[in-house]
Amino acid sequence: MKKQMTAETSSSSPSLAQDTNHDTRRHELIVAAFQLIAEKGFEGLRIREVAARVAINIGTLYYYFPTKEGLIQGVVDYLVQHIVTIQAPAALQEVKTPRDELHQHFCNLVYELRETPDVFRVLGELLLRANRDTTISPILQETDENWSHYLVSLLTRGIKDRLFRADLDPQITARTLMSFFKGIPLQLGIQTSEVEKAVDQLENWLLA
Amino acid sequence: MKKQMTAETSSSSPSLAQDTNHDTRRHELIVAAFQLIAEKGFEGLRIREVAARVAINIGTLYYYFPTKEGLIQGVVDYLVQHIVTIQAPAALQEVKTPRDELHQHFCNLVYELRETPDVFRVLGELLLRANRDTTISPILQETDENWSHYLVSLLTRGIKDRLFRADLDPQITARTLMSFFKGIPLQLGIQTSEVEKAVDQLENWLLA
Amino acid sequence: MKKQMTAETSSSSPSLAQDTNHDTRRHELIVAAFQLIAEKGFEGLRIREVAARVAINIGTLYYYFPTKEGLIQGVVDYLVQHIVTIQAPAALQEVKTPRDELHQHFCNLVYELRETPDVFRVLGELLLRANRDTTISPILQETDENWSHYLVSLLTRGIKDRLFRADLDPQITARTLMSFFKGIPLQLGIQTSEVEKAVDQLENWLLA
Amino acid sequence: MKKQMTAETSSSSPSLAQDTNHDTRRHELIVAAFQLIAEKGFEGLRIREVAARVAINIGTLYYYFPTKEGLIQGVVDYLVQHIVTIQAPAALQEVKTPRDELHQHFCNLVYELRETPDVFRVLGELLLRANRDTTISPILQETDENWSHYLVSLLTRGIKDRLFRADLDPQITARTLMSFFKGIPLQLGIQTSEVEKAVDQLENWLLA
DNA sequence: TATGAATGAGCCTTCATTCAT
DNA sequence: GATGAATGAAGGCTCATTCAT
Repeated sequence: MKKQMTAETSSSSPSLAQDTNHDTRRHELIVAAFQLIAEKGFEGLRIREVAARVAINIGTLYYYFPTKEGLIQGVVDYLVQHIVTIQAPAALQEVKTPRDELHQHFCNLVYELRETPDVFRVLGELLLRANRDTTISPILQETDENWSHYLVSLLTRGIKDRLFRADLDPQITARTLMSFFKGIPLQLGIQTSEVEKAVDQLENWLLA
Repeated sequence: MKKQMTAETSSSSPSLAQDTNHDTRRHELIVAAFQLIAEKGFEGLRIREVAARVAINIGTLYYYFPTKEGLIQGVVDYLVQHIVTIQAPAALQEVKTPRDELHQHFCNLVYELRETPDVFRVLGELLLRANRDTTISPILQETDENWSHYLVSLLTRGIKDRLFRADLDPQITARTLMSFFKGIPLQLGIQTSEVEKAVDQLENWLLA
Repeated sequence: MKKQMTAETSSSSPSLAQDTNHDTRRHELIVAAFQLIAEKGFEGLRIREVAARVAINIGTLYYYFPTKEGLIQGVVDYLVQHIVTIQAPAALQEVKTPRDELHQHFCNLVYELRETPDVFRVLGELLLRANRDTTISPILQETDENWSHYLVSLLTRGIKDRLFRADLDPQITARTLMSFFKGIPLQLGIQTSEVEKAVDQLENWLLA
Repeated sequence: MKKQMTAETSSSSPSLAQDTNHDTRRHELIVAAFQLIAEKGFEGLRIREVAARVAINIGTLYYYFPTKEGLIQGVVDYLVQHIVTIQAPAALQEVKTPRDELHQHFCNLVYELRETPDVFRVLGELLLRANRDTTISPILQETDENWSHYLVSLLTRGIKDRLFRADLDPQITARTLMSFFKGIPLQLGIQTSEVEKAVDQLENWLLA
C-alpha cells in the first residue's frame, strides 16, 4: 500500500513524501542488485557491494531488505514488471489486425532485447533457477502463462481472420515462439540484425 | 613420482592401469560435480561435497583438479562432449535426404532433452555464464559454430534439393532453430509431448 | 520543550500528569525487558524487541533509557523492589513470636516462588552476573545483607526465647537458609509441594 | 569411540596417536570456552576468542566443532563430567557408615566449591538456562536425578541404622541439601569458612 | 517526545586452498 | 596418492546507538 504514488501527489503530507523516499531507496537498491547480478551472476551478488554502490551502510540496506532473499525477490519483481510492460503494450491500439499486433509485439521484444539485454540474460538465469527455487518459480510461471495466453488469443484471432496459416496450432505455436525468444540470450555471438531477420522470417512462416 | 600401487592393479602395463584409474577418478569427480551443479546451480557447487560424494578426501581431490576452476572446466568439457555426440550422429547414415537427416537430428535432440534434461539446463547456465567468463566462452562458441555449420549445410542442401522452402535463409534459419532448442529448458511447465508437437510444426514450416 | 499533549491527558497539573506518563512508560519498558529476560535470558535481551513490545519507536525508548545498561539497571531495581517487599512483610504484625514470624516469612517466599518463579530465575542470573558486573553487584549485595540481618535478628530473638535450638549460630543459619532458598530456582523438575515439605522440615530442624 | 585412550597406549599406530591429538585439541578448546564463559558469561562467549586463546585459526576451530552450539555442548559435557566425578567418590571406600560417607561427600563438595568455584557458577548459569534450552535440559536433569538417588539411598541407610533422625524424609531431605549446595554460588560475599560451618551445622541437624 | 533512517563494529559461519605426514 | 589439520579471506546478518526532523 506504500506504492502507486505519482510525483505530482507530493503535497504537504510528510508521511507520503517519506514513503516516496523509502520506495526510491528500495528501488535504487534493487537496480544496483540487478546490475550486479547482470555483471557477475547470482553467485556474484554481494550484499556489501550493493550497499556500496548505493553508498549506504550495510545495516541500512538490511533496514530496507531484512534478508538477501528479500532483495533478490525485489529484483525478480522488478524484472517481471519490466517484461510485463513489454508484453502487453498493444492494448492501447486495438484497432490493429492480429498480424500487425503480433508484429508490433515482436518489434517490442526485439527492441528490448537490444536495449536491455541484461534484463533478458538475468531472466534466463532466473528461469533456470526456478527449477530449484520454489520462491521465484510461481511468479515466473504466472508471467509465462500470461504471455502464452496473450499469444494464443492473438494467433487464434489471426487464424480466424485467415491472416495466419490455417494449420497453426495456437497453443503449440505460442510455445514455439516463446522458446525462440527465450533462447536468444543464449546465443553467444549473435548480432541484433540477425535476430531481426530471424524474427521476420519466423513471422513469415506464420502467414497464410 | 609414481609409487606404491596397490597390489591388485599391478598388471603388465602398470602405468596404463594407473592412468585408467586416474582417469576413472577424474571422471567420477566430474560427474559428481555436474550432478551437484544440476541440483544446486553453479553457486551451489562445493568442492567439499564433490569430494564427499566420491568418498575421497578434499586434499586428494586437489591432486586431480588443482583448482575449482579446473573442475568446472572438466564439467564443461564433459557437457560439450555430450552434446557434440548428439549433434552429429547422422554422419553414420549419409544416405538419407537432408529432410530426413534434419528430422533425425531433431529427434535426437528431443530424445536427449527428455532423457537428460539436467545436461541442457546446466548448459543453459553455462551459456549465460559465458558472457562474463572468458574461460568457457571460446569452447562453447566453437561448439555453437559447429552446430550452426552443420545446420546450414543441411538446410542449404535441402533447399537445393527443393525439399525446403526456397525463400529460406540457411544462416538465419539455423540461428532460429538453435535459439528455439536453447529456449526449451527455459520453459517452466512444459511437457515433452508439447515439445514434440512444436518440433513437428517447425519442421513443417521449413518444407517447400 | 514539552509540547503537544494529547487532549485527554490535560488535567489541572499537566507536568504531574506528564511525569506520571513518563514513569508509566518507563515502567512498561522495564516490565517488557524483564519478561524478555525471563523468556530468553540476558543474552536474549534486545532493545528493539523491548520497544516493539511496548509499541514505541527505538529512538523513543532511548529517550527513556539512554543506554541498554540503564534499562537493565531498571530491571534490577524492579526485581530488588519486588523481593524487598516480600522479605519484610511481618513488620505489620509485630505481635507474633519469632517462630511464627519466620514461618510467615517462609510462607511468603514459597508463595512468591510459586506465583512469580520468573522473578527468582532472573534474580538467580543476576546473582551469578554480579561476579563480573560491578554495576549490579552492590545493590544485590546490600539487599542480601538486609535479608541476612533480618534473619539473624529473628533467629537471635527466637533462640533467646528458647523457641529455636540453643546451639544455632544465627549468622550461619541465616546463610544456610538464604542459600537454600536461592538454590530452589536451580532445581530442574521440582514441584511446589516438595518445596513446601522441604521448608516445613527445615523449620522443624531449627526448633528447640 | 575415539576416546578412552590412556597415554601409555601411544604405540606405533599413527591413527591412534592422531586420535589423541584430536581429542587433546578438542579438550583445549572446551576448556578455553569454559574459562571464557566463567569470565564473561554465556553472553560473552566469542568463538573468535576461544580460537585465539588456543592460538588456532577460527576455521580450524570449526573443524573441531562445526557450530558454536556444539562447542557449548562440549562445555556442558565437560562440566557434568566434572561434578559427576565429585559426587560419587565414596564408592571406593564402602566400609564407612552412611554418616561418614555423607560427611565425606559434603567435604568433597566444599573442597570443589572452593577450588573450582567457576565450575559451579557456570553450572548455575546452565541450570537457569535449562529452563529455555532443551538441549542441555535433559543431561542436567539426569545428573540431578543421579545425585538425588545417591543422597536418598545414603539417607535411607543412615535412618535405618539410627544414625540420622527417624523423622527424616529422605526424598525431601535430599532436595533440601541439593538446593542448599546449588545456592552457595549465588551467595555474593560469602567466605569458605562460613560455608564449612554451615555444612557442619546442617550435618548436625540430620543426626538422630 | 516521537519517528524513520542511518551507522559501525562485530559476530557466526563458509569455503577454496595449502601443507605436513 | 591419500589424509587430517590448518588457514585467511570473505560473506550474511545483528545490534546498540545516533541523528535529523
